[in-house]
Formats: sequence, structure tokens, C-alpha cells
Amino acid sequence: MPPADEIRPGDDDTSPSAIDAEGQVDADAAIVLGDAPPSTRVQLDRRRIVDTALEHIEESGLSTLTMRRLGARLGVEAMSLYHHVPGKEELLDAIVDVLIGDMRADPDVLAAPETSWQDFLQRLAHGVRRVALAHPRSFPLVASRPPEAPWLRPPLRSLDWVETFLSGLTDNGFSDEAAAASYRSFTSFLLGHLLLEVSTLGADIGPLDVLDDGDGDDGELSQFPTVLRLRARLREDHAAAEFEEALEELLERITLVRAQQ
Amino acid sequence: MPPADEIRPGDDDTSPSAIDAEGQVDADAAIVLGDAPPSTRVQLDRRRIVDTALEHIEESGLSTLTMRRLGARLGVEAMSLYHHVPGKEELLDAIVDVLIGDMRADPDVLAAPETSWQDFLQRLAHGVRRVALAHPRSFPLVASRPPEAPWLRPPLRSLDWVETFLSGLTDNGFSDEAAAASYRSFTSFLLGHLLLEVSTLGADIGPLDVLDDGDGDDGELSQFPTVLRLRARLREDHAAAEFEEALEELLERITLVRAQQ
DNA sequence: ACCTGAACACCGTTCAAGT
DNA sequence: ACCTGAACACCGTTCAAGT
Repeated sequence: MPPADEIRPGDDDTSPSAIDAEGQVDADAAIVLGDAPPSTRVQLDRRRIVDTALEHIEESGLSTLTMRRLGARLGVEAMSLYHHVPGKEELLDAIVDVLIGDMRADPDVLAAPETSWQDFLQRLAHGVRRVALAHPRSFPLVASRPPEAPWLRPPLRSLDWVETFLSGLTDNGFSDEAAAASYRSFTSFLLGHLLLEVSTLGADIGPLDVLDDGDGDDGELSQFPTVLRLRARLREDHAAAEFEEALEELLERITLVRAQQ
Repeated sequence: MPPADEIRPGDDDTSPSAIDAEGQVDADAAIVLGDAPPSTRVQLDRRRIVDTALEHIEESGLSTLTMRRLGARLGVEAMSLYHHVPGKEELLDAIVDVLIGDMRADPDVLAAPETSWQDFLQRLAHGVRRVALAHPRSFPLVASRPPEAPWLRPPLRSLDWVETFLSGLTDNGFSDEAAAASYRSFTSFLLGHLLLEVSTLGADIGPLDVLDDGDGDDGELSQFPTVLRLRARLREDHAAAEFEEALEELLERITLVRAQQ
């Protein structure tokens, strides 16, 4: 995935009917005003479609993503999308690929100076977490899309990454067996932690139906005294600290696996 | 789950126009032939709808579950379902509730003789795993349905279970803080492991598009030598052993958390 | 080459009508 | 009380037609 196609018109709101603070209509409607030649209309291509889909999911949720709505957001009929994407399923897969690709482009993940395998796994874990937190409502796709092969475990779903992961370990004194075992525990760890973290995040942004979150629900909770008592504590966000702690534990465990080969 | 309502016309093809090998029309048309009184027609109720939906998901996958198809499977029009279930979303939630409920009914999870908290967590973890493996294609719903409150973390999604979990620990020498921390690590652990386990399982049953699984794909893998070399090893199913091992680790970690309160 | 209008086979859901 | 037929507002996707 060449970083060259990182050239995007803008990461912000590009919804068709947006009007900015100065009362100017946005780029899509500029044609009407004639201050831009129609031929300059932003080209429709696969990357722009996928990016817009991602944008839509983060704003409005996966369930509202529709080929027709996506088309409208791009100022185009739904049918036009099929010239660039085979279908909706493939679009969802492409979204996952973009998320995975973002991680590859992250300069903090694959540092030029090769250091220890611990540092390598730390950077990788934090990189995945950063992607997950940046796209909380899209990230579950990384887990739910059926994997293409049994050795492509979410959230490391590309041959590219799995190769990087495995060779990163075998080049650092891991036996094949130890590397494979570490791959499995590392992916389980990431999936569990990050899915839970974005799911609590997603609830905040959620589809509005987040009930029971006020203070007056003590009545309904009265049958569950322990939950009631620990409610405030359970609501606290310790996600970051827990992630670090659990990652530390995992690395210790992997150290043992590496040693006893 | 009362075994009583297991009386179904048949688990096979019940599509409206199905005709069996002998040229007889199927059960749906039996009324016409008069060999069963119409009044004996199996009653439609919420529980039967939810069970049939679960059945359908396990057989054909979540994406093919449709109110209309579900109705057909029950020998009824789609619209009839709305007398028992408010809508499709609520149906999916009800499915999750059944899965969670199955676990409560499992006699091996909450054993009468109360033993150690370690035993309690072991039983609970294995109970959740059993449910996940029994319903691999439905289990992801437990993770993907938006949680009703931040303290209801998948896969323990009922107030009932969270109360049982937390009080089970606080009754056994855990501080509130330690119990809450254990709840968080326990749920992350279960979600990561089980989701990955059913996802590799789901791929086997998958929607047919499982490519790259033969032996002749060495060509495509040649750019990824480490993946190629470890392929067989990564395909091996160590899920059960890994689960036990990781659970053991988790319990040790929780022991520390409990001690240092 | 890329976009569109019209159409097809489906969805979830409502509602008045039947029994 | 429970089920249905017909209808509505949407889907994803195809295809011949436009530019």
C-alpha cells in the first residue's frame, strides 16, 4: 500500500450539503456558482469511496452505511460506485484493509532503528490501539469480517503484517514454535482489549438508545447490590492503564515461551 | 431452555414449496391433506421464534437471517412475528439473552457446593466457552450488540451475571477495587480468546468464500517466507490448550491483584 | 471511460382487514 | 387474540443507455 495515495481532499466534513461559517457553499456545489470548472469535480476513485465510507461509519454507524447514501455523500448515484468497487461486501473488506494499512504507514510502529523484540511488540500493540481508538465504530469490522485464512488472525489481518510479526520474532531468537504461540497470544490479547475499549467508546457515541445511564436507575439495580455499589468504579475508564499492564504481562509470558523452546 | 419445545416439524428444508422424495408435499401443506388437525399447529411464541432464529444463524449465517425467511421457517408470514417480537433488532438482542441464559442453566457453571473463587472463575470461563463453541456463528452477536451500560461488558452481558461475578469475588476476600479490576481482565480475556476461536471455526463453516486454503497457494505466499514456513503450524488447532493456559495465567494475575489490595 | 435511469428482487415494518 | 394481504419506503445490484 503506497503512502503516495495519502493525498486526500480533506479529512473533515465533506457532506454534500455542508455550508461553512462564512455562508459559502461547499466544493460540491461550487459548480453551480461557476467559480470552479465542472471538469475539476473531485474524481471518484476507490480510495475516496473507501475513505468516505469510513467517515460515514464513524459519524453515523455501520448500520446506516448504504450504497445509496454513500453515493449521495459523494455527490453521485449509488450505481457509480460499482465502477470502482465490486460490491458492498468488498467495500467493507477494503475498509479493513485501509485500517490495517494506516498502521503500516504509522512511523512510530516500524521504527527505522531496529531494537529489541519487546520494543517491536510494544510499538505494534500501541499502533493497533491507536488505529482502533481513531476509528472506534469501524474497528469491529476488523474482528467480524471472516478471515481469509486460519493464519490471518484479527486484528493482524494481512499477510504483510503476519510476515512482519513472525519474522520479527524468529529473527530475534524465537523458535518457529515460540513465534507461532506468541502470534496467537498477541492477537487474542489485542482483540479482547481493543474490542472492549471501542465498544464502551462506541456506546458513548452510540445510536441514542443508551438508557440506564442516568443516576435514577438505582431502583432497577436494587436487586443487584454489588453492581450498584461498584457502579461508579466500573464506569471509570482505566482502559489505557489496563492495556499497558496487560501488555506488560503478555510480554513477560512471551519471554518465558521464548526461553523454554 | 425447556427440551419440551423441541417438537418441530423437521430440521431440514422447510421452504414453502419443498416436495420430498416420495413426491409428498411437506408439513406445511399437511393441513390440506387433513392428516393433522389445523388446531394442533405448533404455537408461535417468542421463545420458539428466538430458538428458530438461532438455529438459522448456525446453519446459514447471520447475514441470511431475515424476518421473511424466519417466518417461512416457522410456517408463518413474516408479519406474524411482530406480534411476539418488537422488531429485528430486539430479536437479535433476544438471541444474545438466550445465549447468556443458556449459561445460567448450565449445571456445571454454578455448582451447588460453593468452592474456591478460582474454581468459580474456572467454571464460569469454561461455561462461556461451551456456549461459544455450541453457537459459533451466533456468539459474535454477544460482542457486537451495543452494551446497555458501561458496566455490562461482553461476554457477561446481564446484570444477573455481573452481580454473580462481582459478589462471587467480594464474598471471597476481594476488595471492591480488586473485584472490578478482575471483572475487566476476565471479560477481556474471554472475549479475545473466544471470538478468535469461533472466528476460525466460523471460517470452516463459512459462506463458501474460503479461498487460499489448499496446498497450491505457495506461489502467492512466496513473498512471505516466514508465513509460508509456519503455515502448517499456524493452522494447528491449539485453541483448547491455549485457553487453559491463558486462563491459568489470568487466575495467577488475579491472585496478585487480590493480595495487593 | 465513467456516470445514470429504470428496473428487479429483495428487505423491515405498518396497518386495516380477516378469522 | 392471533394471523394475513397489501402497501410503503427502503435496500443491493444489473443493464442498457447516455455523455
